Amino acid sequence: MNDENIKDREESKPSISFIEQFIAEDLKAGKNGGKIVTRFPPEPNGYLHIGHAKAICLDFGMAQKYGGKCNLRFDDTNPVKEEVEYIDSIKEDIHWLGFDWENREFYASDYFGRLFEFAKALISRGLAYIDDQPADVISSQKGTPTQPGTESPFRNRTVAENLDLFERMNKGEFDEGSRVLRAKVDMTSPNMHMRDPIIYRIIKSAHHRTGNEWNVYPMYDFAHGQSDYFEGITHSLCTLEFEVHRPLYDWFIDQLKNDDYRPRQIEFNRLNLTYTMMSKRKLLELVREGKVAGWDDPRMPTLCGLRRRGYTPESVRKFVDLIGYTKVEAINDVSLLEHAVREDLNIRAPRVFGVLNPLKVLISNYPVGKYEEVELVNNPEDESHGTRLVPFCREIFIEQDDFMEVPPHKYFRLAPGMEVRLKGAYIIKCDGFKKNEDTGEIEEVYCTYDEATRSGGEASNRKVKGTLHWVSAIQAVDAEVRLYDRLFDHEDPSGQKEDDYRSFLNPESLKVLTGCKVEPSLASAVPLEKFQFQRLGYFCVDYDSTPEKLVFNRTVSLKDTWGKINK
RNA sequence: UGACCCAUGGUGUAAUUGGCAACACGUUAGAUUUUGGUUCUAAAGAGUCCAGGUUCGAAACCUGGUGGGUCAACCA
Repeated sequence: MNDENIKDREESKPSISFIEQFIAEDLKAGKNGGKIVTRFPPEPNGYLHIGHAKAICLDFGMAQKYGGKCNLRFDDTNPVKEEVEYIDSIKEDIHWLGFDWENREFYASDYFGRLFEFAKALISRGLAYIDDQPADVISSQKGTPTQPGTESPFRNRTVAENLDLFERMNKGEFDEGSRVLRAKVDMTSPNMHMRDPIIYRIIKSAHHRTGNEWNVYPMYDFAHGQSDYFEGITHSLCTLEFEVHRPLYDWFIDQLKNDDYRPRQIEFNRLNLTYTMMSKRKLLELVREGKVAGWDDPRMPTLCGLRRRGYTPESVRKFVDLIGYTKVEAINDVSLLEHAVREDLNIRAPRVFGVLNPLKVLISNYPVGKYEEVELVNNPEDESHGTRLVPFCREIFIEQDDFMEVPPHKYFRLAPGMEVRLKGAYIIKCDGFKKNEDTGEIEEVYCTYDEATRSGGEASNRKVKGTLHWVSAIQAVDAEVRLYDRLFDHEDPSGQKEDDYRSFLNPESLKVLTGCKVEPSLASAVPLEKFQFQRLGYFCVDYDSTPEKLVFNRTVSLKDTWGKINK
C-alpha cells in the first residue's frame, strides 16, 4: 500500500531554484513555443573565474535539463578592451568544465549589421537621435538618481538629419567622442538607464573580428538584448546588477519584436567567495603587478588557476550546485569549495606516499643491503584501482612532524620508546635519535623492526596507535612541493572601504618546499595528474614538472583533526 | 530626498506556495579505521530583521519601519 508513498518520499525531487521555477512555468505555459534556449555571454576581456562557472552551469545546465540549447556568445562590442587571447582561454575553460556549444559559437559582432539597421529604424521612427554634446555635458544632463534629467537640445532633430549624421559617423567623418546616438526614452524616468541611453559611440580602433569595417559600435544595452532576440534566446540569465537594465532590455525588445516570441531576462546572485575576489579588473592587476604568477596561478579563483591547483571540473560543478541561485547577495565560505574537492578527489585520487619534510629513520636490525617490495592499495574507496609495489629497505624517510623527542598527550606517532606502524610494511619501535645540540634539530631516528609484523602476516594485526607514511631512502625521488594558502588574509579583501585589497595579500599564501621525497612510482607522473599523498592532502602535478624535476601543487590538505587539537 | 532588489542557525540554501522551520558545510562528542582521511552515529546551534494587520493558522500575504545592495561609464 505505502510502497508508492515511500517511493514518492525517496524520490522527492530536490527543490529547484526560483529561476528554474520560472523556466518550468514558462515552458508549461507554452511560451516561445514551449522551448528553451539560453546563452553564456562572456566579454573577451579577461579569464573566466569561478563566478563565471556559476553562470555557465546555469546557462548550459538549464538548457540541458529542459531539452534546449545553450549558445556561446562573445559580447565583443568594445574593441579597445577585448583581445583574441581571451577568446581561446574562455572556450578552453568552458569545455574543461564539461559543457559544449556545438556549432553555436556566436559574437555580438556577428550582428553589427542588423544592429546598425535597427538603430536606423529607431531613428526613422523618431525613437533615436544624434547628440553632438560632449560626454560631460550629456552626463550632467542625466540628472542624479534623485533628480530628473533634462533634455538634450539635439533631441528633436529631424529624422533626415539624424540619419545623415549617423551614416557619416560610421563613415569615420567625425572624431571619437564628438557625437553619439541616443535612444529617445524618458529623461525624467526614475530609472537612470531610461534617460535617453547612449546606444552607439564612435570608436576608431580596429575590432578583433570586423577590423576597420565599423567606426561606430553599439553599447551593451543596445547589443545584448537584441543579440538574444536574434538568436531566439528564451531565457537570458544574468547577475543582479543588471536588474535595473531590464526595463531598457524590454523596451528595445518591444521595438524589435513582430510576433509573440520574446526573450526574458532573469537575474540571480553573483558568486562571492571568502578570502578572494572576483573582480576581473583586480585579478588583472594582480597579474600585471606580479602579485601572482599569472592568470593560472593556483591561488587565483580563475578556472585555469583552479585547474592548475588540482580542482576537478566535477568538484567545481558540485560546489556550484551546493550554493544555489537566489537573489541574496551572499558570500560563500571557501571551506565549502574545499569540501567539494575533497569529496571528489577522495573517490578518484590514487593514494601514494610523499614526505614533505623528510627525517631519516634507520632501522638498525634490518639487514644492510636488503631490499624488498611491499604491496599497497591504490585507493581504499575503489578496489578497481588495484595495488602497487613500493620498495622498502633499511633507511627510510618519514615526516619530521611524525617524530617528537617529548611527545604531548595523545600523540600517536614516533617518539623514544614508542611503536608505530609503517603503513603496508612493518611495525617499528624507536630506540634512539641523533640531535644537533646547537640547533636542536633532530637529524636521524633509530628504530628496530619486528620482522613478523610485515603487513598481511599474522602478527601485523596487532593494535598500534599510529600508522605513518614513509618513503625508502634509496629509491625515493626528489620533488618540489608548492603549498598554497588563501591569497588574502581577510574574508572580504575587496570590500573594505579604507584599505586597498592589496594590503590584505597573505604573505604566506605560497610556500615552496624543496627536497621532498616521494615514492618512485611518481617518477612518471604528468602535469595535472592528481594524487592523495597519504595523511597529507591532495596534490596535483604542476605544468612546471619534468621527469627530472617533479613539481607538485597541494590542492587541499586532508582534514586534520590532530592539527586542530594541537592548536 | 528617487527607483528597483533583498532579509531564515556561524555560512550557503530549503520549506509540497498559508499547515509542527529542513538540508549541506562548519562546530562538538562518540564508533569504525594499517590515512588523526573516509564512513557511521549523535549533539549543540535559528523560531524566520522589527512593529502592526489579514487568517483557525504566517517564514510565506498586506502596511509601515529598520538594515543591506544596485543604479548617475561614449564599460560589460
